[in-house]
Amino acid sequence: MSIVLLARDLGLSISTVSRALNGYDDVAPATRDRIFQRAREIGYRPNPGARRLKSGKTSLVGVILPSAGDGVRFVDSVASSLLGGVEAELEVGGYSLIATMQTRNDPVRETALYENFIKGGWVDALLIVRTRVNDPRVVFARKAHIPFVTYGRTETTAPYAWVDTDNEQAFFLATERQIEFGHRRIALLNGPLEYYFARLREQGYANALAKHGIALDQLLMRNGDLSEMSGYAMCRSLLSSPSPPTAIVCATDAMAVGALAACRERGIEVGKAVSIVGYGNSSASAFSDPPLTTIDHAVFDNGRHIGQSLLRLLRGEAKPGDIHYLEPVVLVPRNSDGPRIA
Amino acid sequence: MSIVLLARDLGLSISTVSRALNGYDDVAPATRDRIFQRAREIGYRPNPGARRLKSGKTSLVGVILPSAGDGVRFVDSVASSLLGGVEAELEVGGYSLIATMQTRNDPVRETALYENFIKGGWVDALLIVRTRVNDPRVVFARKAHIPFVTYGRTETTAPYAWVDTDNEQAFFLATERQIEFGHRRIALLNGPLEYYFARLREQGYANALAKHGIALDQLLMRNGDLSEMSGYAMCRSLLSSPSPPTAIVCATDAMAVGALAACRERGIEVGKAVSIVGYGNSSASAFSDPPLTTIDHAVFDNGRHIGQSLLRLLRGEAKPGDIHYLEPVVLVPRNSDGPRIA
DNA sequence: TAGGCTTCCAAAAACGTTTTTGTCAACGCT
DNA sequence: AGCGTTGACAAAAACGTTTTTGGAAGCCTA
Repeated sequence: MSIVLLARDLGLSISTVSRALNGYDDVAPATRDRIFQRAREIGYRPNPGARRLKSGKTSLVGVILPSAGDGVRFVDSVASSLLGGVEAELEVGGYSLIATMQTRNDPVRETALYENFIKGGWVDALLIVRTRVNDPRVVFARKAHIPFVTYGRTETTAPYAWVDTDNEQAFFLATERQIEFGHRRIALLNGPLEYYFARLREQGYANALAKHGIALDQLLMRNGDLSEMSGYAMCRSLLSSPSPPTAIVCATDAMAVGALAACRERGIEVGKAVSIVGYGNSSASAFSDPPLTTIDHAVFDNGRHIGQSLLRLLRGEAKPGDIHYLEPVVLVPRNSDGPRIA
Repeated sequence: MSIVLLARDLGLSISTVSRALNGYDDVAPATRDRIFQRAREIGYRPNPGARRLKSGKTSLVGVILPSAGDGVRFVDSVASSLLGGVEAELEVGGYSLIATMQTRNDPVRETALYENFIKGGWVDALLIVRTRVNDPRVVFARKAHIPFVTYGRTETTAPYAWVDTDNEQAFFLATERQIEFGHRRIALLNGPLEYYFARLREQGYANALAKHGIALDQLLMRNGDLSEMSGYAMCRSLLSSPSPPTAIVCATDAMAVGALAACRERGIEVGKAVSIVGYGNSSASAFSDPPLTTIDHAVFDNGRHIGQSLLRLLRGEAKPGDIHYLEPVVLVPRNSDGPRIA
């Protein structure tokens, strides 16, 4: 009833008001201004349901957060900054970001959730986070012909839009640094290989070793969830193995903090007897004992790139295959790693 | 076009199909089943826009996450579990939780955001988190006559639905424990007093001191954001004051971790020379050096209570004034605190 | 001055539901 | 036998937009 009230109030037709409000140019500047002013005064805001019903557009981009119940949390770690960045960019394009949670980590429920989200017409575009090596969500989104961008890559030959941080480079850097410190037995505390980022990190790690002629040792490569507890447990196991590593690169700062605790428990001096590096440059990493050498990646910036990409896709300014952005990383040296003691 | 297709396919009228699907009882069980079955086969799902336009209901509960850009993060700390709990309950009631981010911490933009969310008809109910002592959002939501529940309380005489953890009790416990350890100069590293939880924590702290006849010392009560850095800085300042505290209770585990770092820097042995307790029982708290004595509060459970309350409100089963839930807390003792050394 | 272009605005038809109001038969009751 | 009730379904009117179609002035050119 609202736009008709406004139109009546102005002595104009509904269509004129609508077209003015939607920025069409076939309405005289004078009346356009008059309409805008009155709309503001009267507090008119278009009914989203009606607009959506008619136009099929929601002005919403959606993200489904894989969160509670999943050992590998997403929300806790990077979501805040990432989504902040996305939202900041989307906002200028007139879109909003809405998130919903995925309570269970059950594949069939996941598919149902995405199907509902997409087919139900809740959103105009999608952000897919925490991509897996084989990710049913991206094949689904592609099939549904809904614009989407992923945060993280996936294994497919089909074109799709992604932005990612350079996980491979990150772990190449971290590992090579250990090698240059003289370490040869370098362990990798990684996330589940089901996630593509874990693959890439393993790749970077392997590349550094290969470059320096060090053989890969499967016993030094462990996978767990990304938590402190996991880092603690794996480090503990590593330390009590027949030939323990002298250096450890970790998939998250949280794991590294766990590893620190394990070393402490064993009375091993981190930064001397064993060299540890984390990933993420979390706020906690600067305050651990010793402060963590880690990898900084610009999450907020990643979010902004995602937002921009989404906008370009939505406006048809780019094709999915054109959008690839790899964010560089930088190693921040602190005190948890150091030269190998002979 | 979809329900008409379905109706045509079944040789029934649109209204019958609609009523069957919506669970009205004026359709024969046999045809009802037939309709449901065919709907499933055909993959019919009601257009949310149309449904919403007609009925005015969205089946959505909204929450606006105060996140990036704000020094006092919310998403990072508790959101994951809390929202998970909310979502889990809401789901059984046929509602979904959608979240949107508040990018800037600007009061006027905040009001605009909430106004849009509510007046725009995006959601049927609201969850308001991180309540402030004087919170414009709850007065706004009340005025708009939209069902809502807050996580955390606020200062008002008007009835409203809230669930909260017992912040006051938590800090009473933590503080009294220090007193029983023989400490007299106990510092409080608190959050901004603008937030109600900070007030309550201060209250609990003060109550414990009062109970044991210890005078409040304003110099021992500091406020900062909830980060490690903040805890570090405040602890540092405290330690170099003329008469430093022998115990410190912190508003978050992150702050406590920062405080730990400050003590380490000074060569002060935590758990002996100075007694520190955190709050939140974060996953990191068990792996710090020393492991943190902290307060555990059941965030997921809080979320469930919120979800249930929302549902009751939405169904008209309860009035806002009837819904109050205070979650008890429990102190988890570890090694960062201990008896005062003489 | 007639014809054709613009410029500005209006009428009206959707979009896919929900809901109100009926209709029509069958049934039970007095 | 007549009458109200009930049970199962249908017709049609909204809900508030957007968009297509079109029309009336006003202006320019030949």
